[in-house]
Amino acid sequence: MNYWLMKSEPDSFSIDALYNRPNQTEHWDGVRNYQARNMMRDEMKLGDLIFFYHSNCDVPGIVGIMEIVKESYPDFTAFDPEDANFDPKSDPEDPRWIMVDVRHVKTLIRVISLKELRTYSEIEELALVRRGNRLSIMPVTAAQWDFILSVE
DNA sequence: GCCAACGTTGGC
DNA sequence: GCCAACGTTGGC
Repeated sequence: MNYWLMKSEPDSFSIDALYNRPNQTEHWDGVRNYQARNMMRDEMKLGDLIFFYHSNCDVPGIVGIMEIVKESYPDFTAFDPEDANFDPKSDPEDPRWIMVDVRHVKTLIRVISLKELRTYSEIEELALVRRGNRLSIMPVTAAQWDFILSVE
């Protein structure tokens, strides 16, 4: 099983919004970065666990856990001219972008902020805390996963 | 609101 | 294939 971290701006989609969806499940649309797409498409498997990270907000940080409940399939929002993430170059016959479905597993009892995460040498290799990193989806090792949960 | 870092685009 | 220009991300 693999572990991941995925970012979302809470103003557009938050951990609470996920919790309130039917079956606490939602498709993770709008990924428009090839590196992130490739990880989602090639490596994310049913049952993988993911940290939900709130970005671009008052207290950026890890706020919860979710799991993959459906593997890679076409991101239909790319075909919709009305959608903010519309991509005219994504052909429905040969979709450029894909998504997965995630289900809420847990909301952490507190936010583990980016500021706090930066203080732990145990996770200094985590892409999130590395300089200039902007990837919206990144792998987390089992050791990093366990450590982060141990400080909740 | 600023701006550093980074990814993408497109001319050549 | 190079790289300057541009757009986006996201912390602060």
